[in-house]
Amino acid sequence: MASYLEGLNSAQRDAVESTEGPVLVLAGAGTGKTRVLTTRFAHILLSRRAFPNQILTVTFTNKAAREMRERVAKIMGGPVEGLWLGTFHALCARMLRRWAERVGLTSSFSILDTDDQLRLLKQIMEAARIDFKRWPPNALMAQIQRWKDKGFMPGQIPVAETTDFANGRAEEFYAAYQTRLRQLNAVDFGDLLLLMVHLLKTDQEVLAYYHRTFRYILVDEYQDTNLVQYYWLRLLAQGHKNICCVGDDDQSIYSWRGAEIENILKFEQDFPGAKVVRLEANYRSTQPILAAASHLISHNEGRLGKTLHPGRNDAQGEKVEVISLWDSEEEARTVGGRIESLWRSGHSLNEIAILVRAGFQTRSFEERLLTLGVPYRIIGGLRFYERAEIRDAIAYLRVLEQPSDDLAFERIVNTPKRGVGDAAIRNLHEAARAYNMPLHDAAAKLVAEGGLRGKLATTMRNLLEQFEDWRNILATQGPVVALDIVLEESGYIAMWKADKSPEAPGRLENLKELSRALADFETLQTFLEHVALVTEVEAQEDGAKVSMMTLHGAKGLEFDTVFLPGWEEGVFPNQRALDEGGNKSLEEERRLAYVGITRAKQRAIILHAANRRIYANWQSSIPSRFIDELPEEVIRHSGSVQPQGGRMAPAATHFPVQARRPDAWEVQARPARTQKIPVGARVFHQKFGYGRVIAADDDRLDIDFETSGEKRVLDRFVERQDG
DNA sequence: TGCCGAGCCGTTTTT
DNA sequence: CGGCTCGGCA
Repeated sequence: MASYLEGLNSAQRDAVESTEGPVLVLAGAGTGKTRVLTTRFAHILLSRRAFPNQILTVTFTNKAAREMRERVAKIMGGPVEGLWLGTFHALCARMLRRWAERVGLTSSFSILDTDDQLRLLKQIMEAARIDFKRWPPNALMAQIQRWKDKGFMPGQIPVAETTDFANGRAEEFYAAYQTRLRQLNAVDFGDLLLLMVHLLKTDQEVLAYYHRTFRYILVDEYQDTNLVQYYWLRLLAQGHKNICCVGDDDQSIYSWRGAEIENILKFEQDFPGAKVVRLEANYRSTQPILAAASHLISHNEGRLGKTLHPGRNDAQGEKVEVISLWDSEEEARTVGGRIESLWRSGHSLNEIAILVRAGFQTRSFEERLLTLGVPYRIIGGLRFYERAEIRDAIAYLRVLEQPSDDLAFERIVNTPKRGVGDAAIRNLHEAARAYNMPLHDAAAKLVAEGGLRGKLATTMRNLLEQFEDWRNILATQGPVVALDIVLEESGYIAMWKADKSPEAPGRLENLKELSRALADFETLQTFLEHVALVTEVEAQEDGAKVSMMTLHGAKGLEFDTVFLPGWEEGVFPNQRALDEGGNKSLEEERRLAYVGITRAKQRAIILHAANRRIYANWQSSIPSRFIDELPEEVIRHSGSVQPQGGRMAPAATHFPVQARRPDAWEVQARPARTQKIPVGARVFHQKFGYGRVIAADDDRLDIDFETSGEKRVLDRFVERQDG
């Protein structure tokens, strides 16, 4: 047996060696998914089935792509050249540059970030005199993205997928947005996939080219694919059908951004004759942790069904703890105390994580760890290339590289402040439209022809001259020097130096970091491509720290000890998710819980508090139904309060029944209701649960309850949940 | 044009 | 409570 196959269990080996035809590898948490994927890749190469450039390997994140690349290099004994290994978006960008003119672009098209996208859409909606209050642009942006996720181009949207946004004008704006993108020689993220699918569908030459190119396709995290990604894969795999998708339906947690869990559930229908391999031996966690996770996730319907079992024989271990506490402050103190004692007894802080449902929950832990002097890091939040100062700096570079980049030009023309205000920019836009040229050129023309008045003319002339100078520097001395000079001479550095807000020094530091990052690239163009497709710079780690992040952010990671606070109805499962998506969302929340528990290698500690401060006021809450769904025999309970209400009660009663005992439960009494409950309000009723008011008649309300349908009730029995 | 204050709203996130 | 947007005013 080849050496790289040694140490694989029989299911893993099967997944590696089944190279021909469609294969679905259902890989439960911690079952060696990445190892299988990389070994399979190596196996195809080493058994001479294909050359490196004939294997297409797709991941979701750049991080995953990087890891794969490193692990493949390790098995192969050195870096492998000519790989088609990357994210869906990076691979599509690479393909699209080759065929750009077939979709109305040139190969140097730019990829817009979300800021640019929104700005563009706003301009279109503004021109149509849409009231942004009533019809928020970002809602339409989201809608357009959903359409793109599903593979719809303007004019192809089925009736069932239309929206009444702006009285049915959404599709018209979508079309205008696309037209404008093409004018700018730009695409957004969704276009990378959408346009490639369009090309593969309509252009036989392109399709045949890639059928010849790729003999094997490997896909990671298949449960996270959306429809357009699925179409792309299906088109590419159509010829040889050697497609291997690895994923876990129980870890599908991104439906809200277009992922279709159906893709993985339907794999066997989509790819007839598919072989399914299940990886169920978990090498990560102790037996109680696996038992807890398995039992919890078994409450979901419509699973492909896997059962994790310990793959190690030393998998005995501590029970999963459930700690019931009085309030969120006690929760923070408890977690802080536990971490402190783990730390004292020699545990590495790198092996400890606090995983929360939503970002705001990290704050109380931050404060606590700060006072205890325990180092921590927050993972997630604003990314490097999303910071305003980084985007500004990059916009300067974009204008140098491509003067026709209107969005970049607009971004920095008045940053730092030069006195080019809204009115001036509007005029520029008009001139650009009239002359049919980019803003930059229109500005030059206006300056040359004396079309600008007094101060503005001088400002604009100076700026355009500076652009020319900087372009010369870029050409002669390279991007790093150019960036430094641009930031200095434009006054951008001075702007932040003059800023006395506490963030300003950090921003200047970030700009230096950007300069360092830029130095790693040969040309400005490759750097800009990188920036568009990669959101994060590799953070250099200094010292051991507790990790804090959302459950979403924790997928794929593992820690010895995992704290899971805030397991309360409304927080987790999240109320908004429940309101919007009903049972489907509940199942996704449950998968999130499953992801959370399975991050733990040795210890999982679940916490809930009876009272929690959310924004300004205190709210009482009952334990999450997910706590009820853990198997009693692997759980150890403790805490300062008895778990209230929901524990062991049937699911239908999972509502804050204790909410009407304010003296016992509310640290701060809420003001008595003084006004009537209006139509449209979200309400809670002791017996019928949550619902929305559809009509009001004096003290009677008609309410559409989520679980029990329409009912007429007296208003004093309901409690308003919003407003 | 630019600053400041009132008002509003409040998951999850990659590319 | 806190961050962000928008509108009014200097």
